[in-house]
Amino acid sequence: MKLPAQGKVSARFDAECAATREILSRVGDKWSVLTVVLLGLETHRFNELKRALGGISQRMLTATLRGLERDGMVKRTVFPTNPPQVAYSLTPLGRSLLKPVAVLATWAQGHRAQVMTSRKTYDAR
Amino acid sequence: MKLPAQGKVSARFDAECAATREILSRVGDKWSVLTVVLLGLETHRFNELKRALGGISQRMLTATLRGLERDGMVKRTVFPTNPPQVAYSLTPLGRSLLKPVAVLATWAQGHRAQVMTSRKTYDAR
DNA sequence: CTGCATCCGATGCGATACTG
DNA sequence: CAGTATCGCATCGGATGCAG
Repeated sequence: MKLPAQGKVSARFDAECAATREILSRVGDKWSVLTVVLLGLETHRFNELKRALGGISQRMLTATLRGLERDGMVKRTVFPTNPPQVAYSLTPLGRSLLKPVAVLATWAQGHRAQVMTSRKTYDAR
Repeated sequence: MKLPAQGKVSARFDAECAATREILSRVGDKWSVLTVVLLGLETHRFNELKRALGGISQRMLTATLRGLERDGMVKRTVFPTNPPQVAYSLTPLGRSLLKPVAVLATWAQGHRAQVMTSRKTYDAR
């Protein structure tokens, strides 16, 4: 493929990249994917997630869930009991993300060692 | 699935997540994936990439390429000509990442509209 | 229990200027 | 051409304290 001498590759290519990059940054943050995977296993309440995620702060769990809810990946259900209960579950959209993520996860686990070795080699100079 | 009352889900699960999260943050930054895709099409020189990426700063292109090189995804070849020429290409490891990324890209393009709609709805309150 | 508000350090990223 | 150095702003993300 020959790249144009000036400017971006193409408007079409750019549009695809914009979409992809948007998803990647949603999914590339520290907790979103892990949260989605946990909710893919089962519906969970706020503090259940907090414990399961092992190390997330309340602040970030709230932010992560809000972000996923905003993007239509997660459904938030409030039970007006006392004390209040809130259940988080995946929407169909959220569930549909599970497979692409699994593909990447498989790649990650299969090539983790190779990446680590490469880093060690690179850093040893 | 029943989560343990305390602590993380399991050591096994955690290890998988660590690997996956590592890849996701490598791939979740603003330019890495786009760079890999471009290099997947063809070997490129520094300023070729800069133009093709349309908007990246020198600083970030350097950092991105260094990061990918460190992880063994990209190979950097210097030709000691005058002026100097540097060619960047994908390693086999880098090429192997192309497919998982394509899966995610396909998902992104297929669900972009749905995510946008959800955001609009969510924000309208 | 489920949050929100605040503070603060660490990091991401662009702009600009300079170098072999 | 292919970088490096420095700046400054924005965002990420943890810690802590307060509230319905």
